[in-house]
Amino acid sequence: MPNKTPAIYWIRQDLRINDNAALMAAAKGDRPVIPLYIREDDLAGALGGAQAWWLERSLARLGEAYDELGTGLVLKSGKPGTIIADLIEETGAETVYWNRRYTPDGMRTDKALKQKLRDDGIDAQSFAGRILHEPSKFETKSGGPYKVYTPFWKAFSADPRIADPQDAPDRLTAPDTKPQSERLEDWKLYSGKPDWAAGFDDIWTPGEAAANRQLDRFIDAIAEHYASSRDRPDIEATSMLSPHLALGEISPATIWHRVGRAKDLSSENRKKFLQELVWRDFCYHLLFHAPDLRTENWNSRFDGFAWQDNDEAFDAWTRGRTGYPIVDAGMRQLWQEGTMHNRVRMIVASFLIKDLMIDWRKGEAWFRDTLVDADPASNPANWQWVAGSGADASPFFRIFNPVLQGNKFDPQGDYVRRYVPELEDMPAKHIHAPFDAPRDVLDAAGVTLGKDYPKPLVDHKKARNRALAAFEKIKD
DNA sequence: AATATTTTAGT
DNA sequence: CTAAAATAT
Repeated sequence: MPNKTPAIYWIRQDLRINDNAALMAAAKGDRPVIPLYIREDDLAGALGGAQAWWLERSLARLGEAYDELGTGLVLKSGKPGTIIADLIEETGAETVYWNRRYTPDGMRTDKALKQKLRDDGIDAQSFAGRILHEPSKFETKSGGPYKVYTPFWKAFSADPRIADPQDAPDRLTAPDTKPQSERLEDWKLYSGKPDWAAGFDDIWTPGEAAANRQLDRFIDAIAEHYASSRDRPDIEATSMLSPHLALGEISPATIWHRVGRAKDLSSENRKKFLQELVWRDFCYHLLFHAPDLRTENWNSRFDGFAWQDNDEAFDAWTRGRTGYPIVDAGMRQLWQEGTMHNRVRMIVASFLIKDLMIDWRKGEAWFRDTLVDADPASNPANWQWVAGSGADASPFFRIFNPVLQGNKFDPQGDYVRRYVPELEDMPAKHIHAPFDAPRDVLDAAGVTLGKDYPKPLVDHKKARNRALAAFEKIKD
């Protein structure tokens, strides 16, 4: 029997073997497969620093997985069109498959490439799997995209058929001659200084195996308290799956089904978590219908908002030196660990946007660069949500009070103490507002404001009134 | 996915 | 008088 021509499986943000439609289609009938990852020139800058750290490690794990499956992984740098055309020439491949992505740049690249390959007689196909349902699937009765989450969830739940995850292949057939691969070590994806990301290793293990272990851990020990504890940054109460999802180390369908069928999980906890998972789909739905979501206000009323340029304040925010402990703890967690608890993300975002009146785009860019789970849909959609310019947004006048939020969600101050060690000895009663603590309490804790820990950058009450006044000017 | 302030109810 | 509820932002 003559050897079949190989299929190229182009890997993007789907760094997994399991539940991978493009890979399975490529390998069908023992066809030889060339798993190809391209470091794309055109998308330079799209990858943040923290995610580059993750990608470097995840690609190493993926390379091992493909070695075990028998094909290895081919790494190339450049334009996808050129790389793939060269590879077709070199290997005689007649098939190129990939899993879809939904960023405007990515979709443009993929659409043009698919057309060109098909014109050349190549079987080029794309597959679903990054999100639960295609972003174009849902529309309101009046024919447009959903603008509010609850109706989106209802439409989503009305037809909850999500295909069961496909198992990983046991083995793959390698092409007769393996194409040359660049060396991952030579890419030096993570170029941060030695001090940054040192703490990432303490809490993160990139790769598909770790993603699945984390899902097990969530289902076994965390999910049963999800609804009541998910807002508590001082407790291990969230799934921590977002960076794995961001690079596709686990599919949302896998999470959907494993949580959906988990034993001994109350319907409240199950539903609450699955709703959060579907928020991710909602963000992709929004991005699909508003491709400029990252740069333009979803609600154009905000185009006239009087954002303040204040580099000094922005710098203090990024470094966790605002003088508001819950804000500073969050920003320092972000820097040290490449993540931040969801509740605290809302608090720090509210502080930047409303207390400092700095444009949400600056915050979005900072998160994109420092979060290991930075996602092209969720990140801008949620920043706009906090700003009030986004879909189903928090009204602008919903201004978080960082002291009340701290007292409510970090009642013992443990979260603050973990990331703001200079407040280690502050009692819970005063840890979220050291600027209001009696002198003797500060002395006993060894804290001199303005020396050991910053004085507040702004007075929250005044800042709140200033933001409300600015909002009045763009109202109607 | 909020908070500050005012109003009303409860003792 | 305090606490809960309603209301404005």
